[in-house]
Amino acid sequence: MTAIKTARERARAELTWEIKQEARRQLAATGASGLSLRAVARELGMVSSALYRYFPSRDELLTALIVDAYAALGEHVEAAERAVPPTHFRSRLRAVCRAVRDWAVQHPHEYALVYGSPVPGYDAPEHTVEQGGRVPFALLGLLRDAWIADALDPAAAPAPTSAVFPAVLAEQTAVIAAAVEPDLPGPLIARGAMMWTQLFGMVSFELFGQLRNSLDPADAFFDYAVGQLADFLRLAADPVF
Amino acid sequence: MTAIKTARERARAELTWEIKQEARRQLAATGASGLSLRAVARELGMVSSALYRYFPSRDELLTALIVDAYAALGEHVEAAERAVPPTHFRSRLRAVCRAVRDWAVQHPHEYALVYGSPVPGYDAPEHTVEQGGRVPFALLGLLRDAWIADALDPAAAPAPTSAVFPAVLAEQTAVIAAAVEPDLPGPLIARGAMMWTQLFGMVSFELFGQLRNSLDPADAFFDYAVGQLADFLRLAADPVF
DNA sequence: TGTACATCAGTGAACGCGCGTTCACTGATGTAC
DNA sequence: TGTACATCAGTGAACGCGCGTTCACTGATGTAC
Repeated sequence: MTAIKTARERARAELTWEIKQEARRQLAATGASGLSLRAVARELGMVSSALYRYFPSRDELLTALIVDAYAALGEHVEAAERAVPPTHFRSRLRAVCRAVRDWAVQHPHEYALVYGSPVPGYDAPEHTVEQGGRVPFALLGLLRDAWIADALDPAAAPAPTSAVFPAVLAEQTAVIAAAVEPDLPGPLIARGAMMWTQLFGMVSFELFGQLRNSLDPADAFFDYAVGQLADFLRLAADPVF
Repeated sequence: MTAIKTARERARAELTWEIKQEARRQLAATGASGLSLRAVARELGMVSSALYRYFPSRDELLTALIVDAYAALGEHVEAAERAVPPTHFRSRLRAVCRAVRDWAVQHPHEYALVYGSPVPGYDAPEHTVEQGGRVPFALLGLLRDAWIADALDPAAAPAPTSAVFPAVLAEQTAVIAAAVEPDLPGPLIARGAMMWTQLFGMVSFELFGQLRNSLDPADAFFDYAVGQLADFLRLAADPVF
């Protein structure tokens, strides 16, 4: 109950961490569905049944890895955003997008674990969602701030020829808006969602090999695309100084 | 050598197809890395070693499934595009995008096989790429036709505040252009690639569960996004008649 | 058209392997008095 | 501060299972003369 942990508690925390660390290491070689408790235990010099003192089953270990991955990505993205003046909206967008990509490139197997095809027979419990929402939440926050600062020019106006905003989408975006800033216009949120899918679409294509033989070192494409996304949002230029 | 096949040849073709069909069925339950030759054989009432008369290894079977999936998706998309007047560029774009999504929704496990996280320890041989290029090729063809027909308004002009077109990207897009229409401007191709990543980003998020609790029945969002993509490309409206 | 030989499909046993999970156990660490 | 008991970590054997691939084989189908 005190902050000073007993030896047992410290050992437990450390080993829990080491098990996850070793499991992460093995994800690279085997993928999520090939992750083996026995192999993890072996590498740690333990007997396989000992792991059951730390995780009640293989699925629980997977869940922990998923939550950790979402949290690490969220952390990385939020830190990158914090390093930029909050009113420099284009820089913020760039920071967020690059942070997602950088983290993904540095942790490709954890990225695949959460954004790749779902592991068959494994259903991520609801509480993984909380951490999973951090990146879309960052994008939404950026949108909200830009909207409040009137840095969307002309604010959220739909592009010339686009169709009317469908009712179903209006409802869905209203629910999302309620969680951030109720007045945020639906079309703006829909565009935010497009940014979100665009961002992860690019990263996934890069990591999963779809860009091979075409845009493969994808740095230039990625940065250019992020600029285009800012234009697509009609985001005002950053203040100069 | 003649068109009339011997009984052996017919039996062989049929069984090859049945093996793949059963393997596809099992992908749903197990995912690519869990696909088991023994299980396939069992379900077909054969002994597992018999499969080796048809596929020299598990990886070869996987490769066949991947090539088939790419081909089926390509076929589906091209057919949908053919059903639309070629000069109705917005309709064509909509047809292509919807065809991708429809096929993916109807064949989620084959979609995951080719667009999900790569199967660890499996390297797709080069010849899978040929079929994999059909969708991006369709998008490029659409872009080329629209560009030649001067239906991009103003043709390929970069949006107001966007940065200069980076040299690396110019080289990469030039290589792509060379395969379709050498004069096609780089920025246009880059936007085409964004469309491409956006399209598959949305479909993957929908299928892999990232839209749960937000945009989940994604029909409205998807259609709206496709309209926005057409705007993003500054694609002229379809002729009315 | 008939026969001899070559090709091929499918069998069944075996090799060698790895897996998740349970369970009764030993010995160390922590806690209450 | 010391002792008695409870909690916990880790062991090692076992259960029951599935896997990909090889190999010598039998019997059917195809081909050349």
